Amino acid sequence: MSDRERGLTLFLKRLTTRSKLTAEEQDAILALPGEPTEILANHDFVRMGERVDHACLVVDGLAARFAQTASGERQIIALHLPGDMVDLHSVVAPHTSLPLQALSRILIVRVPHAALIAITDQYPAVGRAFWRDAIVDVSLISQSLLSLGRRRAASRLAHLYCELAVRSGHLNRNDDADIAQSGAAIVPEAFAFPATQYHIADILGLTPVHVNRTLRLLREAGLVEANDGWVRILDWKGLTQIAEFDPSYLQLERVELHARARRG
Amino acid sequence: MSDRERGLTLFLKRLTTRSKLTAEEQDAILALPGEPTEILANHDFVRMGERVDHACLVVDGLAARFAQTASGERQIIALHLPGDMVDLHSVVAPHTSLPLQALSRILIVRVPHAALIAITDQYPAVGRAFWRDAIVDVSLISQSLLSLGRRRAASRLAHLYCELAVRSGHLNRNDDADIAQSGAAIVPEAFAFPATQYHIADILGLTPVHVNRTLRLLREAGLVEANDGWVRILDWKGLTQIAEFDPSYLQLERVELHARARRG
DNA sequence: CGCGACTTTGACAGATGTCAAGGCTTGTGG
DNA sequence: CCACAAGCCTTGACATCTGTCAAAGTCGCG
Repeated sequence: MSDRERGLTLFLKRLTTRSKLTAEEQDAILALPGEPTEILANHDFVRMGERVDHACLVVDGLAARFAQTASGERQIIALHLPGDMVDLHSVVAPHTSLPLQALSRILIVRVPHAALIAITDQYPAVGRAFWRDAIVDVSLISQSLLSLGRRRAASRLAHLYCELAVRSGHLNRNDDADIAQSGAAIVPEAFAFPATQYHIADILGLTPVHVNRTLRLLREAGLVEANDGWVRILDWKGLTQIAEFDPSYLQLERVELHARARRG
Repeated sequence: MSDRERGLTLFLKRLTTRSKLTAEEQDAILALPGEPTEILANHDFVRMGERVDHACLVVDGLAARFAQTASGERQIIALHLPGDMVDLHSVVAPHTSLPLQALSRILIVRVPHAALIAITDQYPAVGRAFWRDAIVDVSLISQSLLSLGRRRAASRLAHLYCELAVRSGHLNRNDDADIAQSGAAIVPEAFAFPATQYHIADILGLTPVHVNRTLRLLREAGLVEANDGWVRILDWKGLTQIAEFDPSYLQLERVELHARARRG
């Protein structure tokens, strides 16, 4: 399977989690054109003010959108995992107002705007699926705002790990049937998160030093371990309690349904 | 002029700031149906999880979208001034994930989803204008995230006032020609902001006590005065410096152009 | 007049930032 | 194979910012 196909498959999986699409619509998405590109860690791949004619789909690695104050302090606005179409909105607002950077070495596929416009023109349901997806992104950002405004460091960090666990766990499972059969945990014990403590500081609005202290706190409480680009969750319940984590904002209703079904 | 017409006129003004619309498209927007409703201060008008069949257009007063932690702490995610269509996205995601509340007594117009779908079906340019507008909302939220993550209290508060000054100043002027002729300041000396210090605390991720202290700081520095629901800007330059305010994220290009023209 | 909502202030506590230093890994070049 | 540098992680001591608690002041309104 080519990198392009792999990326589009992940993207399609993400879309169909929240929107119903016919086989024809799904095929059209998988047939989208796009050029794979590799980006080194800590390199911008869309710059401030740049005019783009394509949207970027993350296939491998970790990407981020960020903002900066005039004095150069950085705040990461959104994290993008494999399967995320990072700047779908550039179709309608081609002048980027927030730059995009690779946090680890990443692989992206650049999908031309023209193709995205064409597919939404032909299949309105695909357009609505795109829109719905964009709304989820806003929902994630809103939760970050809640975290930065109203949670302490430990709670912020725990919440970040909870969100990532669900987001990547959701992505890694093969399909719904698999889960229903195996009863495998939706939340994985461990997931890849190739960010440095500097990156985490930029996500949480903290300093790297304090991220380090907070990380130690969670580790010593036996909740979570993080090293070498991986996060291992040792006590999911404890972690969600500190985080006050409620996954409903991720709008993964179908997954929720399955979870309920297994319980019942 | 009816309340409905007044609201739609403000909404149209907002849209045409960023998108070109033909006379026919503009007329279609002004002809949108909608039922005016008055909401008392501190009352929710869209509740968590509620399924809605209309979008809310703010005509008068101040509204906010907010999020809450499990322990009940509140964070305001977005402020909505007159002319804002608050939950356009509900068209595609009718289950509200973030409640809406009136901060002051407000007047809204409820526009049925059906009418919004119809107008975007008939006029694709209107649909793109809606989309572009939604992107600006995300841009505002992103700046809030930057503020909460990377600015101190004084800077946050100053930034809030700067943003509101531009947003309401932009709205209050009659039209571009007026400004070009009169050379009136785009930033008004004073603007209405009927929020209590408790509300401001919920916006900035601070406590009401600290908002009060910070407000005094700005007042004693001769930058800004706030009381009785009004904000008076005494030193715009000083305020923007403390805030590190750069209005480009508001994406008011046309206003920018005029400003440049007057300078040149 | 008294109540309620909001604002203002002070004293103190707790959380986070700042500064500085050292340790650990990894890759590079001699 | 070793020396070294660069990037990242870890830690301690201290400074600063913001939160907490408590009380009093102001204002409009019934």
